[in-house]
Amino acid sequence: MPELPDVEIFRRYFQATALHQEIEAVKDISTALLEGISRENLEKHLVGRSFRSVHRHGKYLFAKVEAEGWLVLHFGMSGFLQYYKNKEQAEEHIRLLMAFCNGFHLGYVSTRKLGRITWIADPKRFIAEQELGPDALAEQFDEHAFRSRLEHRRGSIKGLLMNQQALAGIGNIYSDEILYQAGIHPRRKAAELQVAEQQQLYHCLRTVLQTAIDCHVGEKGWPDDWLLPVRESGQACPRCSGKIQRLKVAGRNGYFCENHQSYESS
DNA sequence: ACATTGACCTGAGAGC
DNA sequence: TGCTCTCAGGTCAATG
Repeated sequence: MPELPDVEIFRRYFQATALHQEIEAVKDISTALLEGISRENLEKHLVGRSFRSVHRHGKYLFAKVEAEGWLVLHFGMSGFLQYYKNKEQAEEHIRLLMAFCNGFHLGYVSTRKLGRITWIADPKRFIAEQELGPDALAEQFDEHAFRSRLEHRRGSIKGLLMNQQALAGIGNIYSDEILYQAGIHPRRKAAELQVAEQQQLYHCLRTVLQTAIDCHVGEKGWPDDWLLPVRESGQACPRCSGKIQRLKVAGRNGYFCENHQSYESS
């Protein structure tokens, strides 16, 4: 689930539900996911306090706790948040549970335990230490900034889009969608794209991510002419007469249209 | 410096 | 039904 659009939705969900409420208790902390902090210390930081704001950078969520520091959540492959009242409603595999004084709970769910939970003093410093690139939807991340990231790269464009140090937020499925809409083959070399292709790619990157967020908010699915609804081998391309194919790129299975994303591109 | 591979976890679905 | 195999929207350490 969690690439930039998903995490942005989690951020809004957190903001709409869990701010400004005193935390009565913290439970079910999975130590396997904790990094740089003990269960006891995390509890101490949270209990009796409340969240003041929530921010996002790439796939990371930062929740500010009054006068204390920041809870950092990363969702791995299978993470999400659940705000609920009654115990019977609780999802399985909650790895961090915060019980508020109003009787509600916020659960951080992660079936596969590939996410992480940490505690930091300053998000800016954390982002620098992790060497994360600019958030893919940040205002400062303009076309020029994007194009400069493509220089001196030896790998594929799909690999670059998924590289969190080059730019933060895009993963396997949204990189497929962006390349699909830009008409660029996932194995093209990042450094060899034509200027017009770079511009087109930047445009698609921004609109795909923003549109995906808007679709989530409207509780609509992805648009019909996107790749994602038919992202499967042998499916008909929604935009041309081609067929969807699977291809291993940068260690992941990617999908593309053999016809309008040919390797010899425009 | 950069890119690729396998390992880390758990569960779902396909095929027999 | 139950077994085995493959795959899953991520990242890190080890390797090329």
